[in-house]
Formats: sequence, structure tokens, C-alpha cells
Amino acid sequence: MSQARGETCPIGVRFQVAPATWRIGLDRKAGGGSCTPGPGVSMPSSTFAPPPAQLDLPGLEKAILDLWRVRDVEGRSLRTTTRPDGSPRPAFVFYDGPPFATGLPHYGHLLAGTIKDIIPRFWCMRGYQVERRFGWDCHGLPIESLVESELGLHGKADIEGYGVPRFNAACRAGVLRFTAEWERVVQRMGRWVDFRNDYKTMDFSFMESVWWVFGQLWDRGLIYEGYRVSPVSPALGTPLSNFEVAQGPQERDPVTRKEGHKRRQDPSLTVRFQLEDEDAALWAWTTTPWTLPSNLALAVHPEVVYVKIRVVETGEIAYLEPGRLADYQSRGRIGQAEELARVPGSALVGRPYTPLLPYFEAYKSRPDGTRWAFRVVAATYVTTDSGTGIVHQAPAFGEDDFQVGQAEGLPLICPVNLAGIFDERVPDFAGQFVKDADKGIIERLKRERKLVDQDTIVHPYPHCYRTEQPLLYMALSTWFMQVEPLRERLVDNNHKIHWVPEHVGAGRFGNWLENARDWNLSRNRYWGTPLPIWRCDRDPTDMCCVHSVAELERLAGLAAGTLKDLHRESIDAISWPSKAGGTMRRIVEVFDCWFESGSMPYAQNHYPFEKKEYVEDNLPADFIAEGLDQTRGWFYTLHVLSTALFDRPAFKNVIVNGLILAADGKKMSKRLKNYPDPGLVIESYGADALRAYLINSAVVRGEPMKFGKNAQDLTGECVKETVRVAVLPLWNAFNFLVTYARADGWAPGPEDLGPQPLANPLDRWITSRVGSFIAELTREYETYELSNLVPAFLRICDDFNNWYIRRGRRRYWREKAGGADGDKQQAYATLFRALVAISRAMAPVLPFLSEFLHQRLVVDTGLAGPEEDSVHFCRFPTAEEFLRDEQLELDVEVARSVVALGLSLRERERIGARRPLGAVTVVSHSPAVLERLRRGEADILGELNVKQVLVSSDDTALVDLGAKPNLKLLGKRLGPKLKAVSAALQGLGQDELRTFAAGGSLLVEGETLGPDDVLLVRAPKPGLVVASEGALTIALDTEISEALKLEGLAREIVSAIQPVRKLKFPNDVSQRIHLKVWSEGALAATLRRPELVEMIRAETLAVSFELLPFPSEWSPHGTIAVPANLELAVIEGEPIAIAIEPLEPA
RNA sequence: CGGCCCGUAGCUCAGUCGGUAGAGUCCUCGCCUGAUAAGCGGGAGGUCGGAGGUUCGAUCCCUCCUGGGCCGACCA
Repeated sequence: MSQARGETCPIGVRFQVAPATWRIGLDRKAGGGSCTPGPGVSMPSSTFAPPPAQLDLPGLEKAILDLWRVRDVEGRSLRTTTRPDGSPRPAFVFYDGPPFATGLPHYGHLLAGTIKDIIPRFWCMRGYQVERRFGWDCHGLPIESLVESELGLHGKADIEGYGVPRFNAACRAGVLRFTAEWERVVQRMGRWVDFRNDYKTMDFSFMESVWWVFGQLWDRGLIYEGYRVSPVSPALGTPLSNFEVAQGPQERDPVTRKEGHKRRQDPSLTVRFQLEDEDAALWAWTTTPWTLPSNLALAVHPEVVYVKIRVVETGEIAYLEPGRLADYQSRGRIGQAEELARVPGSALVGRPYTPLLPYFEAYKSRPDGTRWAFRVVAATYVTTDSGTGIVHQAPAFGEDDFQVGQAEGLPLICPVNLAGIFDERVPDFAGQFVKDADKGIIERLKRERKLVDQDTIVHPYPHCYRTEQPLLYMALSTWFMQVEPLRERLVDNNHKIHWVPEHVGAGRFGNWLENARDWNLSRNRYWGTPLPIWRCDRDPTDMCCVHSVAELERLAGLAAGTLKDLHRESIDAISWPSKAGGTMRRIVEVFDCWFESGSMPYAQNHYPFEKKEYVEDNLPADFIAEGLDQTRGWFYTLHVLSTALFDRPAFKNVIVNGLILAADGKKMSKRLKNYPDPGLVIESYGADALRAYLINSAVVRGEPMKFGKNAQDLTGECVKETVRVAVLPLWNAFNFLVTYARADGWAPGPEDLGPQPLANPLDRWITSRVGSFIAELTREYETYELSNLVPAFLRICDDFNNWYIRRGRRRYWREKAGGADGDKQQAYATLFRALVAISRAMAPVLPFLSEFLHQRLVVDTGLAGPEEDSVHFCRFPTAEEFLRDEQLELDVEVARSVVALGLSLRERERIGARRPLGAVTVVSHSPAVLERLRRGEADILGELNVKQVLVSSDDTALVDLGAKPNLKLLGKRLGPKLKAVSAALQGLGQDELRTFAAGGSLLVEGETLGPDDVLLVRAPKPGLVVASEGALTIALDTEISEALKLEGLAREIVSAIQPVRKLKFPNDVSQRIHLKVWSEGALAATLRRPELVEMIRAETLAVSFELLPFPSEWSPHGTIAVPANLELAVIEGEPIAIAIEPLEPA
């Protein structure tokens, strides 16, 4: 590593661990550890350091963080562009979506961060360079709102009074307040990402690239000025985004129980519009009286039938929808009515009516004399479930009204400003807030007898997320990007993206693209990238879109390099003379901050002003990952801009993660405190465990995840479980290797990292399994399917610990039978190699533990290759390095199922596995299975503790056969006849079934059934110790001979002695002992058998053995009490006392 | 109101290209242990959200309903 880079780290730097705390042994004197080589020792010792007395995962992780920091491991990973052999690393391109820097990271960020860490780490290990630049979204309403409230400002008037320069300065100063905390949490999670070389959307260079992007769209004619009906918060004096509207106060509807907008009481007016061509009225309903002065049309559904009535009481003649009439009558709002006629809506279309209020009468006719406004129009959105079926139209104040107005060519009249105040065009109410004007408007209508009915209504209505005041909808001038013409290209390009999960791309995202609407990308705000449009104050059609800083300086006559910033305070004052003799001034709007994050692939590198070639080479991204909520957010804006600019997708692969909910299934809420503090979880169980926990869920496939074991889990118990199942097994395997290798003086050599010829099937088996595991993991990483990583890892850990190590345990403590022990060497080498490979393959997921293992197993032992001072610089293992033997893997599977069956039989019969039995009989009809059984005989003997494995292909004596139809096959073939055949199969006799089992066929209900058509089930015959699973049957011989009985007792004695050994010598598994036992009766008889004593000595590492009778003074009252230095055990009711002394004083 | 996802054991979730449902955890009983804040096994626990339809057969496919989540639209 370091030598080539000329750094000062000596090769022999050790990573060592003190019992309670963990630290790096950079400073040897401070380290003071037990097996650090002394000063001046440059070569590492070859044996492993002792395992720590206790495992402290968070402590271990902090030590690793120190190690990474000291060796600049992270920095080298982020920036190294060559491989150890000097060849260039190809780029794997990753884009990091910028979070708002105005809040602290939560679990959603930790999850996304873990995904964004795992994939790049994998590709790094595959020899790629992965640039990972952290990004910050600095602009937008969140920070503006924050600053506004901190400065005590309320609304746009306040901000403008305070001054945009000062306001923006406050935003700039405040926006990065949480970055240090973000950095701390991200690093603690083990995520490697470049904070030093980050990007910010408020950077001068970033903003200039945004201008360039916009300029490209402008040049292609994709930008236009239009109107859009937006929700406006009059209190804030600003339009709100849909996002902000959705953040508004919510309330559950008392009837439907559905969550929705906060409810509000509004006036409910039914208003009379007088037709000009008939002495009749059209009744229309509204809840917003303030929009009535701006009424320009009435809408009917062309296909709905309307009724013309005479109200008996008043004689008034009116039109409305009959169902609605009945509703008014049933509520007692209108009395008896006489039906005069029925007409379809289409018959009403075009008819003129008298303006309700006089303010806009001028729009009655166009200049050519044709009727313009105040007429009936057709609109299919009109419904008949509320109101009158005739809808009042004020095109400036409703989305639907606006659409109808556009379609009908109606004028757009908006006599209300953003603060909700009427202007002079409505002189009676000018200067009044619209909601306050409601009252006056109602009074006037009442006075003029234009009110049919007055009531109130309580309905859900959007409210401002900050002031809780009701929002107003009004048409505002905004800048749009044309997206609709791009739809086809958007959809096409989407097909080139690999989505995980697939359905998001095809479903949610695809549907969204197909219905994409033009993008309103301007905002009437302050702290954002300004739209680079200058416009003539005399001729509004003369506009100039500025593409770069240099162009602006040129236009404004400024010296190159004058401009240092592009925010409003720096450029709003810039102007120049226009062609029409006026002045070119900047329009006031800033960009939607989604436009900025969508420009990130270009803007983070100041494209095209810098690094032009580099950026073009690195488009599109290989990989991005964000939450499902970004479907319409970042994913969309990236895709739209990339399609518009380059007609290709912005990213090739994307992982979409689901939302993390609290354990109770609700949203995580600081207020409710319904989730554990992430920092606490990390400090209790470690980041590795949290990463594994987060990844081990369908949340990496876009589905929601409940964080926690149950609703009471506020401490992160769920993560503790992950420690136990996913972290400890690997740790334990490591601990085993180190414990015995140290006891044995075994140390790995360079050859142990590579393939070697292996004699022992157990070694060949685990090697093959490791290969399968690596193949499996590689596939998952390569396809961005992260949810199977941990399950696959758990399976290999089970195989490793509960079969390979368990079965092979004795190989490691076998004493040298003089000379080299080849099998033992291979056992160690295989164990070592498997551990190294497994930990490397999991390094992207468990970066800390695998680093620790790498340091201990490879670096400490001097086996690390060039640049391999961190596991994360190692090559990802390939399956080809591990000799695969599928047959062997199947052999072991068979053996393990026999063992499982046997153990369950012992359980049933209450015969502990310590007691040896004479034989197990295993029956299978399959010659292949029998062959596998023969190969797995040793395992079965050992695990089931039997003396003999008998195999047979005849289970006649053991089980009764039954027959079931193979539904899958027979269903298709027989159809309705299946039921009869099934019934007949039940009634078959043993003889017939035996013949069939031997390879015959069955004739049932006229159907000939072959071997595949019928499934045989085996039921143990009563009274036998037999178990059956599938085609496999086993029987235990439970007859216990005298020899078996004595051997069983001997093993009981051994297992009574071992805990004493462990108690006395907890840290030395190879301690030799002197053994003394006191015993009488049957146990003593056992202990007089030389071969059993020899067995006991070998098992307990006893160099001497002495059997004594109980001294009489131990049992003065009939019960035995032994001195304190002895242990007393009871085996089959007989007491035995045990004394252990070390061979040499410990 | 629309789009997408989800509803399976007390809890967290697999799964089934349609053939009679499985893991982990909890509870309980037992076994095993010269690595293990261990390991293994037995038991208990489910009309696979509801109702129709297609089919010999539906937890799986279709329709409707219902509950939850996300995104979006609307509320005259």
C-alpha cells in the first residue's frame, strides 16, 4: 500500500485489540498489546493475535473507522484510478441524489445510504473506480421557510421589506448547518462518500450549468410562458407546490374515516343567473362567493338531461338537473316545483345570460360582435352529485374552470393578487381580502334577489402547511418546459432502464411518463437559481435567455470575471438597453429546485464549461438509488432533462427503496417517539448489524418496511437479532480458527489463499459451497437485487458453523501423530480460505467486520498483496477459484437430512445423542441416494452416534405405503375424472402398492398410472422406531448392549468433566490435566474398562487418571458433600466427584 | 377520484409459472457443546383480508368489495 505512495505507515502496522477497548496499534508503546511485535520488527508475526475476551461491536467499528482514517483508506478508494498492476480502473458511474441539508438524517437516509454504499463497494472490488460525490440540495422552500421564521418574517411582503440580499445571505449562512452532523452519521454507518469534493446546488458553477441546461431547452423552443392555476397561500403571498399542499394539515373524515385535508366550514350558495333569451334562470352552486365577480360562464354536461321548472311558491322559472332538484327539495331548501320541460345539456350550450355582477360586462362580446363571455358552455367534468348540475365558471380560480376557459376562448380575468386582495377592477370590494369580501358579496346578491339558497357546508379543503389558512386557487403566470411532446421519447428511454423492482419502472414511472404534463419550472421565490431570462420593459415579447455567466457579462457590459455569484441579489439589478428603446430587465422567478437536482449530472461538474469530455464519457450513470417517493421527483427530473438534452436515459440501473415505517406501521414521527434513535441503535449493536437489518427486507425492492420487532421495540431489539443471526456466526467461526490455530501454532501461508488439492471430502464440500455462495452473491450484486444477500450469507454461515466446523472439529485438536499432519494442515487452510472468501464477499454489506477479519487474517499474517491493506481494496472473489462439486453438495444434503431424521427419532424415543446406539437403517429406493448415503456414512455415524449405518432399498418391514395422486400431472391429463382416481388410490392394498413401488404400474378406474403419476407416502409401522420423509425412511436400532451402555456412561462422564475443564481453563482449550474421579457402582465399573478410560483421557486431555472410592467422611448423613475444590455430578442417579489439576501450574 | 404496491402463524416476513402453505421470532419441552452474548430438534400456533367468477382443483388468475401505504388529481 503505502510505500508506493511514499507515506510513512510502516508495513508492520498492527491492528490490535485490548480486552475492553479497541484501538489501532499505530503507536506500539501505546498499544501495549499482548502479541504486538516489539519495536523494530518489520515483518509481522505469522500467528494470529489472540481473540478479544469479549466482543464489543460498536467499539470494533470505531477502531476500524480510526484505521480507515489513519490510512486514508476511504480517500484512496474514492480517488484511486488505477489497479495495483497499474492498469486503469474503468469508471462505474454513480450519482448521489442531493438531500435537503435542513434536517437530520433519518432511517430512510440510512437505508438509501447503505444501498448507495454496497453497490459502489462491490464494483470497486471488481476493479472499477466509483466516484461518489455527496450532494446538497441548498435551495428551495424548506430553507426559506426556516430562515423566514428565524428572522420573524411572515410572507413575501416581509421578506421584500427585509431585503432579498439580506434574506438570501441568511439562507446561505443557514443552509449548511447540519452538514457536519450528516457527515458524522454517514461515516459512522460505514458509508464511503466524498464529502470533501461534494457539490452544492448553490455553487456558482452548479448554477451556471443549470443556466446552460435551461438555455438548451430554450434554444430548442421547449420553454414557454403560460398560466397555471396554483394553490396560493394568501398569508404567505406565494403559490405553493403540490408537495407543500400535501404537507398541509390533515384530518380524518368523520364519515368515510379517510385521511384528507383539514375540514372547513364555507358558505354554500345557490345563485340565480338570468338567461337573456328567455325569462328563466340557471341555478348554479358555489362555495367560494369571492369568485362570483369573476364569473364568465356556466358549464353544463352536454349529455346530462336538465329539467325546466316553475317553483310553485314564487313562480320562478329555472333550469337545473332533476336529481339535484330532488335533493334540494328533500333538504327543504325549495318547495313544490312544476316540471315544464326536459332538455339535454347540449341544448343549453351557447345560450347567453346576464352577468351576475357588473364588473366585467365589457367581455360580453368580442370586438367582432360575437358573444364572448357570459354564456353556457359544455364541460364533461360536470357531475351531478353535488350542486345543481350547472357549474359557475371563473377561469382564473379553478383548474377545471381554467381548462374550460382555454377551450372556449374565454378571457382570463384575475382581479385578485397573491395576497388574496381584490384590485380596482372590482371597485366595491377593492382592497378587501377575498374571504372577508364573501359577506359583502352575499349581501349584495341577496339584495338583488340573485340568491336562491344560502347555507353552509363543512368539507375538506387544502390549508397552508405553515399558516393553516385556507388556500386559494388562482391562475398565475409561470414558465413551462414542454414535456408533452417528449412523451414518446421518455417512454422509449425508460425501457432502457433496469428498475429494481421492475414494477416501478413499468408501472408507476411508466404511467407517469405516458401522462406527463408540461413542467412548471418557475417559482416566485428568492433563494434559488434565478431564471436567466431578461425581458424588455416596453416590448414584453423581446426576451433574452442567457446561457452563461460570460454571456451575461458581455450583454451587461461587465468585465469578464466580474460576476462571482448568480443569486438574485447579484443579478437582479443587471440590465441593458433593449431594441425597442427600453430596458432589458430580469424576470423575477427562480427555478423549481427539482430542475436543479435534475441538472445534477451536468452541473456537479460544471458542464459544459469544464470537464466536457469527462462528463460526456460518464453519461448516463450506471447506478442510482433513492426512495419510492422520488418517482415523480428526482428520477423524473433526471429522466426528462436527459431525454430533452441527449435523448437517452440519465441512469441505467436504479434501486428504489420503500418507505421505512415505525414498528406500529405508522409513519415515524418525532412527536410520537415511535421509533428508536438511530444513533442509539448504532452505538448498541453496530452499523454492520443495522446495515444488514435494513438490507434484509423487501424494503430494497420498494416495499414498505416496519422498523422493529413489534410496537414495543423502541430500543432496536430487531437489530440485536440481526447481530445474533448475521454477525456473530462469522465472528464465531473466526474465533474458532484463531483459538485453535494459536493453540496449534498454525499460521497461514500465501498458498493457503489459493486453491489446493484437498483430500478430505469435508474440505472439498465447504470449498464447493463457498464457490456456490460467491456465485450466488455475485449474481445478486450484479443484478442490483440486494434482498437475498443476507439470506444467502446466513445459509453459508449455517453450513460453515453447524456442519463444516462441527463435523471437522476434531481434526483441529488432534495431536500430531509424529511428523506433519497433512489433513490437519488442509483443515486449517480450508477453514482459513473459506473465512477469507466469505468475509470478502460480504465486505460491501458488512464493511467493518469484514475489515476486521481481513486485518487479523490477512494483513497481520503478512499475506496482504500490494494495496491490500484494506479488505475493500481486495478483488471480489470469483466462484471459479473454488472447485465446485455439485454431487458432493447433494451428498451432504442427503446425509444432513438423515441426521435430522435420526435426531428427531432420538428425541421422540428420549434417547440422548450421547448414548451410542448399535445401528441406523436407512432405506431409499433410489440407487443414487443409496450411493450418497455410503459416501456420507462417516457423518451419519458421527452425528447420530451409532456404530453402523445399514442401507437398504426395501422398507417393507418398516413402513406402510399410501398413495396420493400427483395432481400436477394427473390434473391436466384426467380433468374431472381426477376425483374418482384419487378416491380409488386411497383404497389400494399394500401388495399392489409394493408392486407399484418396485417399478410397476397401477390400473385404477381404467387409467394406467406410471411411477410419476402417483406419489407414495410412507407411514411408520406402529411399534417401530422409524421415521420417514419423502422417499427416505430410517430406523434406529434401540437395543442397548452392555458395551453400548458402558460407552454411553463413559461419554456422560466426559461431558460431566468438560464443563469443569472449561470453568478452570476458560482460555486454553489445549491445557493438559491430571484427572481424579471418585465413584462407585456402575459408573466405577465403567471406569475400570481400560478402553473407556483411554477414551475419557483422550477426550479430556488428561495425562493421568485416578479412580477412587468415596471417602466415608464425605457422606456422614447419607448424602454426599464434596470438598469445595471438587465438582460433583450425578449420572443415572449415581454420584461422581471430579477433580482437575493442570499439568503445569497455569 | 385515479395509478402503483401490499393484506399469509401472536409478531416480522418467505412462497406458490394454479396441485392441499413455510422460515425466523415468541411460548413450551428436550437434546448437544474441548469455538459460540451459542448450536440443534420436538410441540403448539393459519377457513393465505372478504365475496363472486374461471378450473377437476384457487392462497396464486379475473372481477368487485374492504383495510393499509406511496404518488398524483379534485373539491365548482
